[in-house]
Amino acid sequence: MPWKGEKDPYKIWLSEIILQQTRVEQGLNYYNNFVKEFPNVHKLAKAPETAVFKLWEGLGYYSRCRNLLFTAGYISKELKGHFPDNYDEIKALKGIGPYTAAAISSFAFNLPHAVVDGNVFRVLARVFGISTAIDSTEGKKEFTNLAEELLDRKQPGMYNQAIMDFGAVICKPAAPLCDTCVFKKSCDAFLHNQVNELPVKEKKINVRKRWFYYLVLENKKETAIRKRVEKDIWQGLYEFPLIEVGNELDTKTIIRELEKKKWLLKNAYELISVSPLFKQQLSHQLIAGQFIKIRVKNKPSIKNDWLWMEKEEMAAHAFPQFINQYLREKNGQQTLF
DNA sequence: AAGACGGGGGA
DNA sequence: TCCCCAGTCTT
Repeated sequence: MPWKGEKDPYKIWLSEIILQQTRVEQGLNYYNNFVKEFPNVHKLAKAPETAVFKLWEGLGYYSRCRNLLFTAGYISKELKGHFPDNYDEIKALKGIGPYTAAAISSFAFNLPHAVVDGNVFRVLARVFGISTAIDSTEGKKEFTNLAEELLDRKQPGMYNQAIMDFGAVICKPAAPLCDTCVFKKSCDAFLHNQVNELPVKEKKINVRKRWFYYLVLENKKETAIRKRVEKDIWQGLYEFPLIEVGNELDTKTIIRELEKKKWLLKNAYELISVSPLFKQQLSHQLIAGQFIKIRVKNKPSIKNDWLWMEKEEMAAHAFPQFINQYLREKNGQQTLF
């Protein structure tokens, strides 16, 4: 991995933000693209927000991108490009919690702070046979204390790297390699046949179902899009004008709704196509919806937050994967891009 | 303390 | 489907 042995705190920071709740294989390309485009914090701080989001597009958890931009500006301007070199100041940066602060502290500055990520929770829970829930306040405290105790204070960076690699490669969530594991004779979970029961999590997520009906409105060569600014999924990304409802509706009903909102004027539009039903499963939401493509001779006069632009400009904006599915699908048939 | 926040991959 | 991933922020 390109960030192994890296000493530049900027690049370490970048890699750690990208890897939050993200597999190495998924984040690797994004990291390389970011380093190429923004080799230092000043370049990142100066970049237009739209361009940075476009580079982040598809990676998920877009608040990471927002915070990345904010912190880049802070370091570039307030700190004159000098990355903080102690745990407390690093942890105070937006987007950096206990894990990332420990990672940067130990990797970049060789400071003795133990990382506690998903790998560490799993390794410690199994090796020490700890059944305290890892998503409880008590569990976080217990595992963090143990991790700090175990830390090799002479080479904290090496130690942190090692335990995370061990968790990712050997002590995997499913089908761990216990047969060849060096802890085979001492691992509490292995000795008590508890490997598949640990670690313990107590909270379960319930999935919300949402229906998104998108209006793909075309006027001459332009299409209307808007920025999602609401405190909701995909904040900061772009989308088509949206009607969200709590259950599945037919196209007629949706179009009636569009007319009621004055987004369409009766008898002054042409229905081009209705997409098949698209679905996207997120961790905590199931999004289903359709794209209704309509052409108008005149843009609606009703006041709204729409931006009209041609395909080329649209392509420079970041969209949710739910919408990209549709855009890509169209590519084969009607070439939207 | 509990929820919210993406998307992809593996079982 | 469900679970997990080099977690953090908000309520």
